Amino acid sequence: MNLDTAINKMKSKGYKHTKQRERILEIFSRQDQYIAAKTILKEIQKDFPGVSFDTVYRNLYLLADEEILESTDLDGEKHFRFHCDTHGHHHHFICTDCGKTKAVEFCPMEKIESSLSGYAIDNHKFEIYGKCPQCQT
Amino acid sequence: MNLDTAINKMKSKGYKHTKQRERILEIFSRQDQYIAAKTILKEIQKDFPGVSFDTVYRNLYLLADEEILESTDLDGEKHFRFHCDTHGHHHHFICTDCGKTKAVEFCPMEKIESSLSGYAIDNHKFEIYGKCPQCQT
DNA sequence: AGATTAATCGTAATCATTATCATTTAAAGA
DNA sequence: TCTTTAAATGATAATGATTACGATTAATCT
Repeated sequence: MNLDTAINKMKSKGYKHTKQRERILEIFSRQDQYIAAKTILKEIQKDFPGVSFDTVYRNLYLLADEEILESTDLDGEKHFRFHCDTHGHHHHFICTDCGKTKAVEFCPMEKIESSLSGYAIDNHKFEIYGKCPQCQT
Repeated sequence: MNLDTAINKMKSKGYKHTKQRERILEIFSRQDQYIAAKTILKEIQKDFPGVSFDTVYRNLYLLADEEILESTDLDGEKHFRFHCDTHGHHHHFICTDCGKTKAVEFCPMEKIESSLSGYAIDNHKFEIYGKCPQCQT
């Protein structure tokens, strides 16, 4: 997923193209990491001083619904990142210092499904936390 | 882990035995599920109408630090459950209807460590969400 | 350009959580 | 048992993230 793809996807879905929304997407397109909603808000405010909380949060959730972003809870705050669809289903290592992520291709679900017969599995979360090579002392 | 074990552990650590703290532990000892902090607060208030938020939250975090409870973020809220130490390291299926959990013995970490050489892994989260047999229509 | 409708703004409200500090109480020793 | 003392609690306020909403603006269509 890149910026143009994301913009086109929104357009094809009938959403309007706004400066604020483009700026949000632009921020994510430059970063391979999860970013807190409030961080995005602060960033957008540099370009659009009067931007509303509502605009930012509404867009983040909309973009996540449209699978342009993906989200996770970190430290009780919603974080978002560009959806990576270049490879298949995967998980992430997340650096607790800089926030950068590394894709982990292995998914444990197939290993455990047999132990959950009778349970209806809707989704799952597998994340690894630590320090990336650059953030180790 | 059971109620008496938990109480003794707190005592041996030098913490005082209070009615409020015992009540918190008692609630958890009856439930094999994650419970939201605010749910605990409401429950405690039935017995101790004037109980402070602080008391509840402080105790939950203290008990989690002492590994008497374990915690996770669900829907942006902290949830806690009795720490299960009858078996080794494991993960949980969590029913999104009733909140009950089922232990999943498989841990994916050993499968992926080789793909994260150079990364310092601190911890990880693996949770499966869905409906338990009792909560399916 | 005008109409339509989504999107935004401005602001307030909500909700969970954290902080502060005076007071109370449990537990250890005299 | 009485005293001490440090931990724990209560009452309340503050914070921080998120959500809500009516009025206004702006993007797209004809």
